[in-house]
Amino acid sequence: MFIITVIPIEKGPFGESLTYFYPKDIPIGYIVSAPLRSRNINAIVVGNEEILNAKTDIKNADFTLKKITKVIGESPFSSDFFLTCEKMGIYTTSNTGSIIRNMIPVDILENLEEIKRKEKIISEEEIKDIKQEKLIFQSPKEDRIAFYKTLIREAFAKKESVFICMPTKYDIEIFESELKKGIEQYVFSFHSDIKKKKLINDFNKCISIDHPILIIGTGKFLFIDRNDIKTMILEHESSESYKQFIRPYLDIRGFVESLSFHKKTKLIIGDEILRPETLWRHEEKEFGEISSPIFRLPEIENRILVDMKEEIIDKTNKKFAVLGEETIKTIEKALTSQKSVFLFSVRKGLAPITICYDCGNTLLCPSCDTPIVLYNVKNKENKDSKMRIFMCNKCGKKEKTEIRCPKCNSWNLTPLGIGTERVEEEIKNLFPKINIYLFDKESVNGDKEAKEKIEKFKKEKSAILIGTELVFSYLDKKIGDSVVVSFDGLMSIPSFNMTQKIIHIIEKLNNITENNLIIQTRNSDNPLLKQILAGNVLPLYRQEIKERKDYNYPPFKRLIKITFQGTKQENEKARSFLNNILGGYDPQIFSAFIGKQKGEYVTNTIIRIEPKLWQIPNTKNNIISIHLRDSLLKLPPSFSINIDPEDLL
DNA sequence: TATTCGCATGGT
DNA sequence: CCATGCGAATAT
Repeated sequence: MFIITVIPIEKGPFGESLTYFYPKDIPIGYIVSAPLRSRNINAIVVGNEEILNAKTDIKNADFTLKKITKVIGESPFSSDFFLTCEKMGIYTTSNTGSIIRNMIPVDILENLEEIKRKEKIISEEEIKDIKQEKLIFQSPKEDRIAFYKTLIREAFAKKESVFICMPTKYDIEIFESELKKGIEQYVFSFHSDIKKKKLINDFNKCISIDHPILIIGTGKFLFIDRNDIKTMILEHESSESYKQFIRPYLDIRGFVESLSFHKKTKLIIGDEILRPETLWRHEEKEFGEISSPIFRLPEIENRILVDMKEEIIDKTNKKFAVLGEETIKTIEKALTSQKSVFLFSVRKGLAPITICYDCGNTLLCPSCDTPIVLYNVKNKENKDSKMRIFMCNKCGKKEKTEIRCPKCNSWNLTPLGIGTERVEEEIKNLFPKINIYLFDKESVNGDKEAKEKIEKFKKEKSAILIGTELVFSYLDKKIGDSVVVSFDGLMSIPSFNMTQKIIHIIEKLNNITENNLIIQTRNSDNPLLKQILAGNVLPLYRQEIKERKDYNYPPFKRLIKITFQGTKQENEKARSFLNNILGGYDPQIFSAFIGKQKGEYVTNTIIRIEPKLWQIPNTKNNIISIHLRDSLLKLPPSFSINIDPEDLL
């Protein structure tokens, strides 16, 4: 008789492990099916112990042991992967099982019988305690691709495989088409769009092929077990898609770093512009480099600053000019020479912010203190006419336009900052004959439609594209001119990541622009603008680092965000509870406001701790403050805990 | 009639 | 990003 300890790998509020019995031994790492409540769950064996006097021992146990229903087979992943999941479970204050579940696609987990296991390659090298090589690689995409090509060729020559981790399937498509030339049969790409049948097929092929291979995949495929992988590349490192936005708020980047440590592979972290925290770690000598990081924007003909303060404001209609004179002239020129123009706007809607003309107050959503956005929506009663309403981007609350300034009671409100629809209005007036493509979440429905729309736009000799950041995920072709309609709008992104976000937007615009990049602003004194015009983003990075240091943001402090949602009374209770449990960590209750549903309040709590006390599992004995972790684990599941949140709200 | 596909939706 | 669910399409 054997006592088998297992970790469930299905979702649900299970603890770390469960105990069962089985007449025979089951090796650690095996997947089994075991009864839990009224059904059977899959679980991974983490402990097995033979008991000689089975009957008495089981009788003496506090609970009755149930029998493992079925042994499914060997786990599809390596012990390195398991160890990484274990450590990431601790890091994210969740547990091993939910990380495993999170890091393996359901189509694999539900078809464990169908998928093959890698035969253990005999030459299992003795584990040397050499220092793992970690390198950053900040340079333009073309350079990175060229370097990776060489790297892959060299790896193949050494009979080694390479794994490139990507944030989205879009990134995979781009790199795959470039990297597979000449080695098609050894390149495997995996992402969520691959259908079950093909997925299982490809997986089995990729695991059994003897020749070294290149795997390009999203985080969900890091479990693939080939012990000839000696290089892992974390590409497009700055992508927000790496951070999961559901519990346990796992960051794939941290997982890759940890996994590459446990697998003892080389790690290359690549992007056009890396995250400030990563560049900082490089400065602190934690990372080496492929080549010294490039902070110069790609060469284009001109970068032009258009000072909108100089532009005429129609005082009678209380309208600000959307496009400056120079901007209009430049667009005209581009259109006559058969080029296309892209107008970039930060947010959807007519105007991202509305200010009071008398007291300068910015209108905020009464529920959640976010700037309210003016929209042009279809009138329900009369389908052809349109009406204007205010809507909050965060909580979706709608409001009539006939409101007064809550501070000074003035009617003198002016929409400021320009949304895509407002730009469209203006362009229609100025260039009535030209084809306009509106491209944001509101006007494009889904991936397919987005692709079609961009294809159509690309075929045009000369057209105008108006869009948000969404454009960057689809447009790969260079166009004539680009315009940042409102740089000030960019500056109002409410996040400690703001400067970084601006760097990325500017960098992406430079990448797709051939001739002129126009930046419109009402605040031309901003010193960062001069640097951007000169094509240098290093000062922006320096500024970002300085601000983060001054205001205690990462990488100088590690942030932990705790969110509670419920009724007003529950929130009050939650707050005192938090103070009780986490009082010693100086918790900052950041906001408490009405959420989407009526009567739903949210309490966000931020704690900042020394990064040394909560380390990414990238060393043998990484430190996680036991006291803090225990405190956090005392919080019931109604509190969600986000380690390294992207923002504070 | 069972299994797969395509799209919309939402995230214990 | 990925899972889930539902109606439609397709194979059996």
